[in-house]
Amino acid sequence: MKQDTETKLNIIQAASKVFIERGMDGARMQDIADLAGINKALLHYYYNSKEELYRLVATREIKQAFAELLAVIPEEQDFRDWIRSFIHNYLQVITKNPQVTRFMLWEISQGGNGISAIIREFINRKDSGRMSVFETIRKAMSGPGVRQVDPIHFFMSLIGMCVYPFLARPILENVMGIDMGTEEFVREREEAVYEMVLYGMEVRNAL
Amino acid sequence: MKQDTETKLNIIQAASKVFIERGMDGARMQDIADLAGINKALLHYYYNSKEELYRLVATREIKQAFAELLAVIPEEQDFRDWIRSFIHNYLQVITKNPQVTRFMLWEISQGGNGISAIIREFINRKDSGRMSVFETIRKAMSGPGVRQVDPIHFFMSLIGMCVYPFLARPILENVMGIDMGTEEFVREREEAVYEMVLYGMEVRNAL
DNA sequence: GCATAGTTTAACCAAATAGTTAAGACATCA
DNA sequence: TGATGTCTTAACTATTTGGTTAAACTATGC
Repeated sequence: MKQDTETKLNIIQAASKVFIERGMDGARMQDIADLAGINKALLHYYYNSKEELYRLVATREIKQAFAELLAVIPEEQDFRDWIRSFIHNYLQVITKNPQVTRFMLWEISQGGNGISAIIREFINRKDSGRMSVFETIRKAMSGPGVRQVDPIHFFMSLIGMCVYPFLARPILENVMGIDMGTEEFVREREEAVYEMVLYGMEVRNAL
Repeated sequence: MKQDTETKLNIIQAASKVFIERGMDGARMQDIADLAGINKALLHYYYNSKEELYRLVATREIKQAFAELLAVIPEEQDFRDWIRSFIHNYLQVITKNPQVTRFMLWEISQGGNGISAIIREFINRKDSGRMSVFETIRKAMSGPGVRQVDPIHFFMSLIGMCVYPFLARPILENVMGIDMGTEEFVREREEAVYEMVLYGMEVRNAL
């Protein structure tokens, strides 16, 4: 007997890729089997239904994504340090697996597969984690020389600036001719977001 | 003979709604017929295949979306006015039809249906439009008291801040318990983005 | 060797869904 | 009035795809 766990992991990985790329409706069990290098019979030997496999994979991916995103929220007390770290870490996570975000935003809007519930469950279970986001923001904001703004809007803006370019990557690349595949772009982006968040567009008066 | 054009328009509108909500793979021809208040036979009487109808609808929606977004790019010469108008207009367009963006980002990543080509074609045809975006940004930036930043990154940041909350709306609403349906939220958001873009987070030194 | 679990093969079934057909109803206009 | 184009009904076909089955092959450990 070979390692069934190996095959199972194999299947999960193949299913992850296919589901994330094409979504629940667009995914084909045959494609998953092919990508895993096995046949449909064995696929169903391990996982009874598409629905089951999807739930498993979606849960796994969402948990991992949120866990990663919460894990990289920095602890720095100084606001500038905190911002810098956050942007850097966040861009790292996104560029490592750029498709997961798009997948999540799409599938959650489809509703039917309880993705919302999966996320809520995870968030609630790790409630400390969510709390700490806004708590950390508020704490970091409390330093000197920082404007007090609504943490929620601040959070939205920050995430939006980091995430959006990679969501819209096909448009920006294919249509507007921007090459986003390079490390240089990510560095540039990090700098641009950092400066925007800190200084905005107005020239600041010299002391 | 009744107005066949009326029925055709009816079909297009129903198809738009269903395709935008569920995507190409998730959409059902029966659902489109039902929503249009007709039967499948008549649906195929006017449009031969799902593929054809999808292409038609997708093209239409994408063109309209881009046209609207280009149309609301303001002409103001003063940077602060320009920014304020842009954010306001952009949020208006998004809130009027929040699903189109998500649909486009998803479908373009699927690639298979030439959506990329549709967008590129539109952008190239209206090339003046695209040019004017960055030209307008550059021009508005040239006013006094404004930092010179890469227009592309600036653009990404601006769009990201406006669009992201509505893309992630299900997560923010269902999971984090934020109510985004109110006009108040949109106003708040407008103000938050404006201030972030202009001032960033640092307290500015008094003159 | 032989029991057992993992795996393949290939054919198959069942359900969902895209697409078709034919007959006729109904209105409009020449 | 009757030709024409719009529309309905309802049954039908074709295709795709999820899911099943049974038989046999393979490797491993006892």
